[in-house]
Amino acid sequence: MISKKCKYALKALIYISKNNGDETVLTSSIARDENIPRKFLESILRNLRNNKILHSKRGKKGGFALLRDPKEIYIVEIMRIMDGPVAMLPCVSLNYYKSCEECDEKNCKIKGMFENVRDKTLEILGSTSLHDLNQQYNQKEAPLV
Amino acid sequence: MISKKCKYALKALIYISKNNGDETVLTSSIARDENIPRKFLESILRNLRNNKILHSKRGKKGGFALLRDPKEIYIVEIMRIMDGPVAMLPCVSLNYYKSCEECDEKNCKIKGMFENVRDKTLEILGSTSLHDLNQQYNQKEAPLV
DNA sequence: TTAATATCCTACTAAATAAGTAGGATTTAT
DNA sequence: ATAAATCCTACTTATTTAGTAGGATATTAA
Repeated sequence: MISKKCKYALKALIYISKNNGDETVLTSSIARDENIPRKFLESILRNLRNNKILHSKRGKKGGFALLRDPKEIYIVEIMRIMDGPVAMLPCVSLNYYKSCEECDEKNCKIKGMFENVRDKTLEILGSTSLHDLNQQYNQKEAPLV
Repeated sequence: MISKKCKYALKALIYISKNNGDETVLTSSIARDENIPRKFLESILRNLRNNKILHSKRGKKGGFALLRDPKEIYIVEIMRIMDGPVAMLPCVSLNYYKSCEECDEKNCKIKGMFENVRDKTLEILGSTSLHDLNQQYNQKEAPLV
């Protein structure tokens, strides 16, 4: 399961992508339209800004906007920022590798299967962009990445 | 990430599958060989017994054994018993469905992608058995189930 | 220059989950 | 009878999740 924080982040970014081009988007608009607690959302958006996904403008007429083209922001990047590893085992994570300590990694019987799960998952999350999710989402039979 | 409890369960079941046919397997042997805290493992194995994966024999010469052929025990079943849903969103879970409450499910922009992830994940976890993991694990290009 | 409106920041809290531990009760083989 | 197992309940400790509270700071516009 992804955390609610991560789900809120995805919903907020999709919302911002949709309204992009014009101006910045207000936290309060997103909170209202997507049913996300405002203060909680604030900290999520600030986190995304710290991670170079968003830029922000303070004060009246302030708000948030994407730093990049929504076609080039992939879901996996957001998920890693919000929840950390995508993999199901620490020893199989590409971006947050940790040994399992209690087990002998060379002879681990479950590692291979979870590498396989990771790869299939990343094929999807690593090739789907914010722009894709604002279109009618269609499963790609052979993902580009 | 799966929980350590779940990882321990998988390791223990693989261990039991390997030694199956002969007699029951002791909690203490598994704990020793797989570096799992014994008391914690006890509760895991009892849980698996309550869920009809194992049967147990009490007293001297007791222990645990599989109730079914290891070729017919799929990893997904164990993961659901130990950790609950496999899906990344409650509203996308096949076995633990829950609405997301704050969002309008019909118009949810992220649901489709996570259904896709779920399906790819289940293709693997639902077609890999304990027996498979005791062999050299090889990625199946076109899973049977 | 002042008021309104945003984001920014730190700290706190409450509930749930994870990862066990403790201490025996019960059952079975020898 | 005794040793060796599983069985059972309750407790603990740490971490994570999902927020809330209360302002400080910056910006725009009247």
